[in-house]
Amino acid sequence: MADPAAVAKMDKIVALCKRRGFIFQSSEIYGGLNGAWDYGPLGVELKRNLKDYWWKCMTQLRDDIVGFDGSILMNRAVWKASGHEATFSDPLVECMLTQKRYRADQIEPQSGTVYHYEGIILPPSEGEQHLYHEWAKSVGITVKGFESSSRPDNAKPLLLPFSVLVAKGKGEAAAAKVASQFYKLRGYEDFKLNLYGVEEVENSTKFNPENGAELSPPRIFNLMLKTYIGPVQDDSAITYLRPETAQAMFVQFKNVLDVSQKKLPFGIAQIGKAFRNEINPRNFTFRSREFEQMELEFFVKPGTGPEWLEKWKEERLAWYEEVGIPRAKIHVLTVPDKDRAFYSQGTYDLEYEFPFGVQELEGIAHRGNYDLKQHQEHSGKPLEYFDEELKQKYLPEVVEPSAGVDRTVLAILCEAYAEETIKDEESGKEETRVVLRFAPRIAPVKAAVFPLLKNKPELVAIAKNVYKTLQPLMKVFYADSAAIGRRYRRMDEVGTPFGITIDFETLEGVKEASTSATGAPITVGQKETVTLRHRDSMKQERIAIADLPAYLLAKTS
RNA sequence: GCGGGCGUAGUUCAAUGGUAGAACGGUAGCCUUCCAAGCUACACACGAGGGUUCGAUUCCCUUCGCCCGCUCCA
Repeated sequence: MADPAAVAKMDKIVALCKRRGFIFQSSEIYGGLNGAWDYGPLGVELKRNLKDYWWKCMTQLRDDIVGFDGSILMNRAVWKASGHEATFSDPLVECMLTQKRYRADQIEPQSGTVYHYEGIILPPSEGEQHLYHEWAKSVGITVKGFESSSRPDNAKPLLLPFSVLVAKGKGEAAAAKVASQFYKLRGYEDFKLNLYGVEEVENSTKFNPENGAELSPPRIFNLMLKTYIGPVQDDSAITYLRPETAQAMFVQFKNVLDVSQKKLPFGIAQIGKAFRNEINPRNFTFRSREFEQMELEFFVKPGTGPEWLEKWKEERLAWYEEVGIPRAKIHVLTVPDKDRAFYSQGTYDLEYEFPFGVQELEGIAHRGNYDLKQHQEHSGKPLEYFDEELKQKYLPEVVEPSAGVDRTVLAILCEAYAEETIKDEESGKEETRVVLRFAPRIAPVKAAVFPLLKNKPELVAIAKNVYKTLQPLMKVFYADSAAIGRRYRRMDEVGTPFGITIDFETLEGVKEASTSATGAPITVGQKETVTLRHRDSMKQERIAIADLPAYLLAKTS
């Protein structure tokens, strides 16, 4: 995120989220917890609307998908079978010279000559040289004369081993150059290198292909959060907080199939928390250690995975459009073979243009029959599907659209956030309007109801009535404090699509004929109408109170 | 995990080795006939812990968190 404007925008979104109650830092009064976030009153409505809409699209509007809610804790054997325990970890190595990190399994093997240095010898000060000769003798090396006698106080000879690989026949000079850099980077300027060994190696992955410098031993970062079940915290009690919701659906595939009266292709949908011990949570809620997933496991006949992968890609792209993320802002990445998970036979990543970069919202993977096969083998229980038409048993293939809830919420916030410069026509003064242009169906609050003036009881009474009428139908908000303009702007800032104002024309009848928001005519003198104010355009029109429920329901569902 | 930067109110910004201020925002009241008006009052901050000091928000250390880069990303 090198772009300062993008950083500024992100900062504003984070500040708005806190100020208006969308998202708070977890454990804030105790200094926070890296990678964990809480959703406040508005955030939870937004997130719930998003999840509800996904759930509805998956399980209600389709005949071929059923819902599911698996436990977060599962038998450890699940994670052994799925491969997570063995492979959900990254062995990382670090270049000793540049301190850059690499995946250990991605280091190209090197052949050549390795020069082993044991350390460096600092020039002693006058009168201390004999001490250094003694030290050198004790470690079995020879110290020759020093050109310079300047050295920092407190400096000691350094026994810091470092090895360098150079191409065969290239000679020590090249190695010494790299080693010198290594020691210089640690603050030692005037020294002699102590070479204590030379060896030839073949296909070694212990050296950085870029500069020949030694790499640190691989360190394993297990991305699953380990926990213990029961009172005794020994190895037999270990399990993990699930790193993805998918496995419960594979493990229960047979049970769900048996009770659902479904034939292939059919899917199991689940929304739930998952946990990953991310090395480096970053970018607000984007990379968190605790997060929520919306996952679909769609089981299909063998050989039909590729076509379903395409279908689901299109299906999901259309869905994002419906929650306010335009197709143009989503990048479809066809994950290349080398980057794909080992079980995957094809993966699309749907990525959104966040202010901090283009990042993944959802992965759609053709997982083959890997998962069912693993669980069938490890559990010893048959998980095959009996195909009535073909009269044969087989393990279905699965296509998995797996979306991040929190990431999608964040994308929606980023996409909705807008600042407008408004010019006041009377005074000519310019001001900034902040507005969240949420798609109405996911907006946390659908409409706000206002009496134009608080100190006119007749307006307040009707406003409260309208509020109570709408309340059972949708999330509405009532406010009577402050000037009407200020109330509108507050609603803009949290993305409420409609403002409803009860004014004097509600009581006395309208002064000018107009067309209602519903398209019906509004005649002069007509009572029981209100001002309907639109968030995005700030335009106002009249609508009969009686028409409000149907109108708003149609516009916000 | 490494390197760099930064932590004073919700936000933006002051000041200070000795009582922490403002603006905007917030709450309440008054007023107000449609886009952050006005008046009055109120609430809210030195991220945490330790050290130095008679006294630390200020100096030092540690830690936590945030931002940027690297790295990583089922």
